[in-house]
Amino acid sequence: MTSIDDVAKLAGVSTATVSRVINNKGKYSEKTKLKVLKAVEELNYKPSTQARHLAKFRKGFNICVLYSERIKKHLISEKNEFIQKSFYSIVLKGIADGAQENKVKMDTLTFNEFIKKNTKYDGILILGSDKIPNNILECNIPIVFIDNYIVGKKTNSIVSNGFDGTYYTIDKMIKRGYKKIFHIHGSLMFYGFRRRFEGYELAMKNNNLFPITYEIKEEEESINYVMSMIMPKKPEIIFASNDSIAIMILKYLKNNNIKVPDEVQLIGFDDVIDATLVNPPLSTIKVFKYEMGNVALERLIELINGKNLHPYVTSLFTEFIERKTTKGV
Amino acid sequence: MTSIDDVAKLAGVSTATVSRVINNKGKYSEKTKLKVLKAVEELNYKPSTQARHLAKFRKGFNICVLYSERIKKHLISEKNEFIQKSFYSIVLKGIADGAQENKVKMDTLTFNEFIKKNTKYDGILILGSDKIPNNILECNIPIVFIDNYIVGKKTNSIVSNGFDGTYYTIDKMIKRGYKKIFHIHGSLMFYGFRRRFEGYELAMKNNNLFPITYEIKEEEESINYVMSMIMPKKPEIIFASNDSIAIMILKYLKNNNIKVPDEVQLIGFDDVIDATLVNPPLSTIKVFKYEMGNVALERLIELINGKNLHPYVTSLFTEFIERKTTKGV
DNA sequence: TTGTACGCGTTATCAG
DNA sequence: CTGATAACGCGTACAA
Repeated sequence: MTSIDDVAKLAGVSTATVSRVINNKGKYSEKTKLKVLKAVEELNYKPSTQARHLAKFRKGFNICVLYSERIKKHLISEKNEFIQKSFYSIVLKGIADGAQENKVKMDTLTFNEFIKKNTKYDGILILGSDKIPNNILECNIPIVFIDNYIVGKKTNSIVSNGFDGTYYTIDKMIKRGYKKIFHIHGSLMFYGFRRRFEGYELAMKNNNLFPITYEIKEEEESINYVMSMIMPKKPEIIFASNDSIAIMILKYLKNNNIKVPDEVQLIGFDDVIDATLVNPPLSTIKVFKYEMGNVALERLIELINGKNLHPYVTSLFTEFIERKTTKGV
Repeated sequence: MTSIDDVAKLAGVSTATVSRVINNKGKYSEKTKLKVLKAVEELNYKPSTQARHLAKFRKGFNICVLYSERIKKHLISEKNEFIQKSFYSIVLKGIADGAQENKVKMDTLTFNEFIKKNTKYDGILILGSDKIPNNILECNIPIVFIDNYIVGKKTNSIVSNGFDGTYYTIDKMIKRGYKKIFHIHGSLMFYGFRRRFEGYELAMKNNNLFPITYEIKEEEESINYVMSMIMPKKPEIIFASNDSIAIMILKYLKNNNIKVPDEVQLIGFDDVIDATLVNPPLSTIKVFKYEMGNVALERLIELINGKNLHPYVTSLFTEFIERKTTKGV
């Protein structure tokens, strides 16, 4: 392992100068630059990102978290309530905690606020899958996307592994002996919904069952309409794309005097706080929102420190949380 | 940001003692333990993994890379050749380079060798998707899987993003005006093949084209058989699950005097060295094998240092490399 | 059982 | 333009 000292010695300069050349900061002559680069080459020197982080640490970092107007409204509307309950507020907590540990100063802004503000940041975190203005994407600093992954763009993204969680859960239900498992889903244009769909589909197929799926708009009207079509077919289990849809389904079932889980079982996805508050409490597949925020921040710091620059998607594993809308074992 | 010093001060002990309690190492009285834990709690202290790494660094780590007999044979057979050319040897290089930078001592063993040897390691890297003996999976140290992801097991895995690369490439071909794009694939039991399949399928569907797919065994006989069925249908482009299959297809086409890319175009996946050596050189989707090894090692070190323990899959983006089996723009 | 002091590799600061 | 040196936070020999 070769350190900056080795390079300095070989080049006949101080470590400070080596650092300056490597990071292209401060002043140095062309001559020393060449000496240093030659030594770097010769020793195959790669700076330690850990040590670099520690050294930079003193100054701290400045990042900002960006989201759409829609999400902002969502977050503000919670401020008055005692529990911060939305998906995004938990993600934000994960980011904020990580920021505190890493001496990161963090602003939270909407896309438009950011564009107007024009401050310099070391990196950006983008929250959610709403449309992002192009001039944000084109700014030349590290960006990490949370719960958003656009196929064909090579972005650093943190998402939940909906495929795996769904496959695992549906397979578990089939192993309990159920066969008539239906899937009600939102638009498959969204990566998240599509992965859950695919997990459901594969679990069914691998067990020689035929997948039965219905697309809905995420509104009560649409859901009620589809439910009225579905129920005569006597599903044993309904799996919904997310908790919000599942909860609207639950409402429909109650309004129609259909007993859950006795007559039909119900499974959601996300594990939002509401899932515990409805009656009966919703069985669901938990997304690790806090960890999502945390990991996103860590990834952003990596990028700021120049580590693992090749872009990749990080998919956090989910977990089936069994409450009272399924029958248990 | 609260450091070990703050905790030490509040608890009225030295930093050494705090460290001992936190890491459960060395001796300390129950009384001091309580004092320390209370201070930790109160200050919400979380040790910096970066600093921890730097401190542990002096001792270095011991890890080992495990693979099947099959892969070992593969690797050994290359030893005599001048170019280390296989997929796995490049991954290994990525691991080895990372290991050197991080003062990690690294053994490479087959599963059986490992089981016999019974040495203590700080962590394990498992290479490839061959079957892994259970007693390895059950050993209680951090494991990172490379190019292997078993649905339903919550493992830390590094894979290539076959879905994205395939979607992007097929979409590109369709935008060039081609419609008759066929996919020849290996067993969809393998996660990697399935993701490529899904990327192909979605790209076709989103462009209102009908996906046409054929499953083969990865042997010439099977491929020749399927090819003889396919060619009368006049495909414009054939996309294969990987380069090895693509190269066998290319051989078939040559043997049958079918001109590539004039009469039919061909795309592989992986970008192994052979892809550049065949005639004409193969257009393919590149997997970043070196980065895969590198990222895997970094992830393992994270786990050893107790950082980001929630398991996740890391999917590295791929890239379309256009050579001579496609017609270019 | 506990504390002191140093080292890990890097960068920022300040003096020259 | 360059060098010396003090941090950054943690773990651990060694001393007490």
